[in-house]
Amino acid sequence: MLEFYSGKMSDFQSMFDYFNRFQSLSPASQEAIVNICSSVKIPKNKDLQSIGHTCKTIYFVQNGLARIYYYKDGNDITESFAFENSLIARVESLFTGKPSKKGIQVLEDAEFIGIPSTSLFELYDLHHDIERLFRKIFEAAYVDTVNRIESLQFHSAEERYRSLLLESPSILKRVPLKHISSYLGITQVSLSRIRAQI
Amino acid sequence: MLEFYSGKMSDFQSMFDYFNRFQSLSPASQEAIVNICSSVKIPKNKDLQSIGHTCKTIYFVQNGLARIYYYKDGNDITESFAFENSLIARVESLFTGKPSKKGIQVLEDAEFIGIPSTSLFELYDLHHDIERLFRKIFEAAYVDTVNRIESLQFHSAEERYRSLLLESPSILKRVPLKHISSYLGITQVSLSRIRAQI
DNA sequence: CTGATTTTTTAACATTTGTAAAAGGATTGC
DNA sequence: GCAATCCTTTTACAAATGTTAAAAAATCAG
Repeated sequence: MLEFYSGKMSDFQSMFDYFNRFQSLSPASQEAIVNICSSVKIPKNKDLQSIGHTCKTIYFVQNGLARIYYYKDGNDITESFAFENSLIARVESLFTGKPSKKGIQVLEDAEFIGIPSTSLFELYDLHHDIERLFRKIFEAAYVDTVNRIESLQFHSAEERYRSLLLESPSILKRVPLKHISSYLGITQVSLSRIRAQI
Repeated sequence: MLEFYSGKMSDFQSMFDYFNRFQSLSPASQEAIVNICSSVKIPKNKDLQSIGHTCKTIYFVQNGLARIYYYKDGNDITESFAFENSLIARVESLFTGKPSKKGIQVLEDAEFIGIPSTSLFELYDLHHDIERLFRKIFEAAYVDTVNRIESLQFHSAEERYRSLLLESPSILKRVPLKHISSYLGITQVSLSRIRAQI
């Protein structure tokens, strides 16, 4: 049993390192999380979660890269990216229980740890530190989102592009520009013009 | 003591009604919250919280109306509005502990219930249901913010204006258009043009 | 390697939004 | 009530971004 879990724990070490930055967990809580998690490998360009289904799993990106996307008037819009060592979930579905009109697509061959939300929320009753951990994680995500509103509300497209490059210098090498442009709230053509100016 | 708290409870009834929509609270937890809260009355146009200070209080709006604002290149930008029976706080400061570059201004004579965040966070250790309540409140606020990003990312200014009127039909009577325009991410002039077309 | 496909850029033109200034309305304080 | 101030609209012009189409560049599959 020890070996079994120590094996799993080493698979999941990067996730627990990430968790520990928010909230330390008791060994029992860590074990409880390990017991509900599973690994998922998805190749490039495949969907990890498809549009129309209700979000029932939170994923930790072990390596690779994914995006949340949806269609607006037939156009493919990227809502957000998730690089390795971060969480990804369609929260507007996760927290409302309604089907999501968004999907998660893998942009580089990727490995995820899937955390089933129903099981996780049950653990909240048994392990206070797990509820606290995810409270803090989503508070931080909330703050990021508020800051992004500010960016979309009153920064020019060029300012937003420059900021993105500062935040994620590797993004140009890893993500097609068409996804970057919709993430910034502009067209591909417009982004191409901005890049030509710089 | 009973009378004292029942008096306070009736003052705070609207807030607990609001809380109960997210999570029911034990009597002990309700009393604990009442004990840290205080009432604040602020007249129109005054600041409830000023720019530059760290957010240490979450407010419940009992009546009246307020907005979170900041300056970008000397222009006054409205980040959000809070009507009666809702919470308002500068979360990017509340959750990071950093000074906020945003302020809270009262747009109609208003009464607030102030919940000091340090005391509240201490209650999280004593009353699990209080932590759970605020977890759920901020999860819901997070979902609203994600939806607002979608609106800013790919709805036209006219679409955003029409949506706002649907969500808050009374807003035109209660909020100057200059604040509505910056909330929508456009100039006053642009909003005026959109209104002229309709 | 090569043809097919996808991605990115460029061009021309249309539309939206911003900027600055002025005028008209509404509100406020004395 | 009146002057002062603030809010909203209008106008004219400038700048940014969208739309469509086509060409160029990069990537992919066999």
